[in-house]
Formats: sequence, structure tokens, C-alpha cells
Amino acid sequence: MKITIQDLANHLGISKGTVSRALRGYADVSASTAKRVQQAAKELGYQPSAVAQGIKTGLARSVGLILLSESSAASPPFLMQFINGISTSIAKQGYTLTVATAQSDAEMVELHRDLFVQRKVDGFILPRTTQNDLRIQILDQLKAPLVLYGQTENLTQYSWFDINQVECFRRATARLLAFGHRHFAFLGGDAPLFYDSLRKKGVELGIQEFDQGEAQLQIFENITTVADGLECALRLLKSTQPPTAFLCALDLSALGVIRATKQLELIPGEHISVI
Amino acid sequence: MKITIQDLANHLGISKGTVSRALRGYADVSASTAKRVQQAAKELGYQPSAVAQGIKTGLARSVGLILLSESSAASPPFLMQFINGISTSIAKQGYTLTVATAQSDAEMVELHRDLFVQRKVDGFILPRTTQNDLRIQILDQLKAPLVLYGQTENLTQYSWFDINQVECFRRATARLLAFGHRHFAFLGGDAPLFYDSLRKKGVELGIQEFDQGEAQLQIFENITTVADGLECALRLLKSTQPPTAFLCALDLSALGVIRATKQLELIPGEHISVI
DNA sequence: AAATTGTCCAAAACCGGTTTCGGCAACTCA
DNA sequence: TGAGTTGCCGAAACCGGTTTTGGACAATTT
Repeated sequence: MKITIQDLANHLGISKGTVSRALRGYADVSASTAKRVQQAAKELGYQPSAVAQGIKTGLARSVGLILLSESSAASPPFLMQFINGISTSIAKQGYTLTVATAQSDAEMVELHRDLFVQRKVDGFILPRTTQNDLRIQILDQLKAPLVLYGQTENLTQYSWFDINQVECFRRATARLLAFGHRHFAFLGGDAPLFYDSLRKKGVELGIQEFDQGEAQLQIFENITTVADGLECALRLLKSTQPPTAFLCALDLSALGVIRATKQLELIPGEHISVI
Repeated sequence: MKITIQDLANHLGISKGTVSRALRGYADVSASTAKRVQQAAKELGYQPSAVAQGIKTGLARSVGLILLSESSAASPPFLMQFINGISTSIAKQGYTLTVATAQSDAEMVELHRDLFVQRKVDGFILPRTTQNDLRIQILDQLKAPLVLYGQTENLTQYSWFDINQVECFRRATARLLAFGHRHFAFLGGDAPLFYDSLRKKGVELGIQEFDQGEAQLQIFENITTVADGLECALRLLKSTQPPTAFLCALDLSALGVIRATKQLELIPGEHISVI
């Protein structure tokens, strides 16, 4: 059925140890033998079993990515690019991506633990890390290698990658100023999301850098749902000096703001800007 | 570091064979020993290494899913649900999902072959299967277990799952008839996509079943791009008896149709329907 | 009391690789 | 010519599990 290293060794009349050393390029194999082995491996389509290799090295050569399946929500629009980016870059070192989904935060933590202790994966990429992340508390104990997607304040011992949150909002603010906006509202979320404060910082930097002293910025915290955004925006838009540009830290609050503009028959992108 | 079955056996003062049999529920282990072992395993957090298990069984306990990364396109909107559905259902049998991406059709075939011969996965789910699928030709030789996503005409030896293409278009047609539409255009794609002909069949069934003999249906083939859809729709909409409802087999051709309606200042959902 | 059966577990073989160890043959050098 | 070195490879140990084999002992049957 599937060809093993022993099959290949028998076929060539040499020992399996020599076959292994030949394929891995050890120096103590004669050039002619090495060539013969590589030739035969190609012809017979032999490739070593990753499972068998893994038992010696203790590695599965796989990176885990566990997603929270919020059954109601659609895919994050960039999920495909996200997976593609990770899997193609780790593939260069012979790693594969193991993707699993959890239905709840508790199941999420369990899944991480189980996949790691069962050696199904050697480490994880943790999407959407928060300040006090349950997953990290467990995985840290197990000494699991981690890479965080989402910058955090307190987890500086790990490598992380993220959108440049500050720069995004700095540029967005600069652009809104260039369009003539002078009254801004920033709608922040809640504390565990570190990107929230980074985005706020971006807005502040943008105004500081590009404004001539005319701009006004109002900052609101704990706007985490569509209802929050709607309520906040309605209140602001009915005030005497309403903002003309809303910068929202969360998609949900932005949806709330847009809903408010519709109620008041304002057209986003025309009378008002929503980021 | 990580605890092995030998560590657990030493800790209990018994042989590792007995530990293994106890955990797997063999009958030739006394009830008291079995209990002791299970207790200790839980306390010490022992779970057998999937890698080590795999070497005996020859299985990686993983299902492969390889996606074509069309770098320009966004995620299929249901990618998250798709992954979630697969991974949660295979998780029940202790399987995980290995996801990889390929940049071209050729790389796609290679990746399938390599992952399988390296025993990184035990089988595959093949998304978007076509009539003459390169992947299947290779994987069939290797006797790789396959499940096809996408019904096909000629690959009846494999299990498959799919949207009920016929029923979707039958119901869509029924609904359009109920809305008062009488002039229909069906824009089909090209031959290797079997769902194309199933969708056409759905439209025909819908008309046959729900129409009182008034409906007209025009059928077009090989409409595979936005430009094709645009051109075809423009031509039809400028004719003397234009269709009021377009049923498109492909998203791309539907986009073309919508673009055509915009050029002619028609509003889809109001003057005209596009499926 | 001897023979048989049943219970329970240790020891060993095995899976498919990798890596270490040791030895033979050919070569080098005094 | 003999000792030391080098090149090359087979044998064996090892990784962490599973499964088979065989044996000790107790319980039951004859």
C-alpha cells in the first residue's frame, strides 16, 4: 500500500538507517549512494511519514488556529486572506495549519489545552487577544508557543502582529480634516480591547498634527453595541453643535451611528462621515 | 516537561502496557487498577500523544481542506460556517481539520498529493468539484478517501454533499412568478460546472409547476464573466420584449447584469429582479 | 489432590522514522 | 610494516504509544 522507508531500503538492498541519512543529507553517505537513494525515492514516490518523524522530534509540525464560531455572524471579510497568509508562510518550514472552531469561550480554552497536550499542534496563533485572556493563562502554564494577533499592553513576552491601529486612525482623521470636518466624535468600546485605546490615540495624534486649532473632539467610552451607538449618535446629532464625523472603535457602534443618521435622514458620505 | 505514558506508569508503579489498556477500557484490567489509572491521568493531565498513536494506526486523524487563494477575491461569505460545520462534526470522532491554501491549480494538486503521502491528513474534502477534476485523478490513484463538495455527474463512486441546487432555483422561480414576472432569462456558465445544469433544471421545473402557460424563458450558455453578463443583459434589456427577471448561474454574471441595469437606470428589486 | 480455568499484569514486539555506535576496508604516514 | 585515520555503512537504540504473548497466582472443577 503506502511505501515506507523499509520498503525503499529493501528495494535498494541497503539498511533503512542509510536511506534516512542519505535523504537528510548527512555527510557520512557516499555521493553515489546518496544519489541512488534520492533517485529511487523520487521514482517510487516515497516521502517520509510526518507522523513517524514527529514521534522522534516530539513535534506535529502544525500550528493551531481556533476560531470562535459566533453562529449568527458572517465570516470576517478577511478570513480567507488571514488563513492564506498564515498557511503559506508556515508551509515554507513544513508546517501545516490546524483550524478548529469553538462554540463558547469555555470550549475555546479546553480545545487549546487538548490540542496542545495531545500534540496535535505545536503552538498557536491567538486571534483577537484581549488584556486578560483566558486562553493565554492556560497556554502559558503549558509553555505553549504563542503568537498573538492583536497588540496588548501587558503581554509583552509574546510576539504579536496587528493592524497598525494608531496609524489607521491617524490617517483617517487627517483625511476627515482635509475634507473640512471640524467636529469629531470618537466612540470607544470597553477596556479589555487594547486596540480601542490605540485607535483613540490615533485620532488624537491626527488632530494634533494636522489641525490648525479649530477642531473639536468629543470622546465617549463603553459604546459596545448597535443600540449604544444609535443612542449616542442620536443624542449628539440632535445637540446644538452636532459632530460631522464619527470615528468608531467597533463595527457594531458604527452600525448604530449609521442607523441614527438614517433616522434623521442624513446620508453618510454626504452630510456626515462615519469611520 | 510533557508527561508520557511511561511517566504515568512509573508514578503508579505498573507497566505502561497496563496503563494503555486501562485507559482504552480493555477487559483484562482489574476494575480497581483501571480506576486508579484514570484518576491519576486526570490529576496529572495526561492525554496520549496523537502523534505516537498515529504511528501504530497509520492515521493522522486529520481531514484536509485545501482552498484556492484567489488573491483578489474576498472570502466566500460562508467560509466560516463551512469550516465550523466540518470541524465540529469531525471533532466528535477525534479528528481535526488541516487547512492549506494553494496559489494555482497545479500547486493545489501537488499539495493534496504531498499532504497525503506524508500522512499529514488521512483524506480530503474537495470543495467546488468539477466534472474532470485534476485533484481527483491524483487522489484516486493514491486511494485517498474523499468527500466532494459539489455534485457531479460522473464521480458517483464518492460521497458528496451540496446545496440543493435544483430546489433553490425551483423556489426562486416560483417566487418570481408569484411576484408577477413572466419574462425570464437564465444565464448559464460553462460545462465543467455541473451545478449550472442543475440550476437550469430548477428554473424549468419551477416554471413547469407554477406557471399558467404565460411565462417565457430564454436560456443563454457560457456567460462566465462580469463582461459577459453585462453584454448579454444590455442586449436583452434593449430588445422589444425585455425580460423582467434574470436568473444567473454564477455570481459574476449576476454582477454584470446588475451593472447593466445601472447603466439603463433600472433599479434591481424594483423594476427588475436579479437572482 | 490434581487438573483446569480465569484473572490480572509484566514483558516484549511493533509501528516508521532518526540518530548513535561500532566495525570493516582502504588509505596515510612514520 | 604496523599504527592511526578516514569513509562508509549495518546494527541497534530510541521516540511514545498499542497490542500480543506468556506467566504467576487464585479460584474452580474433576
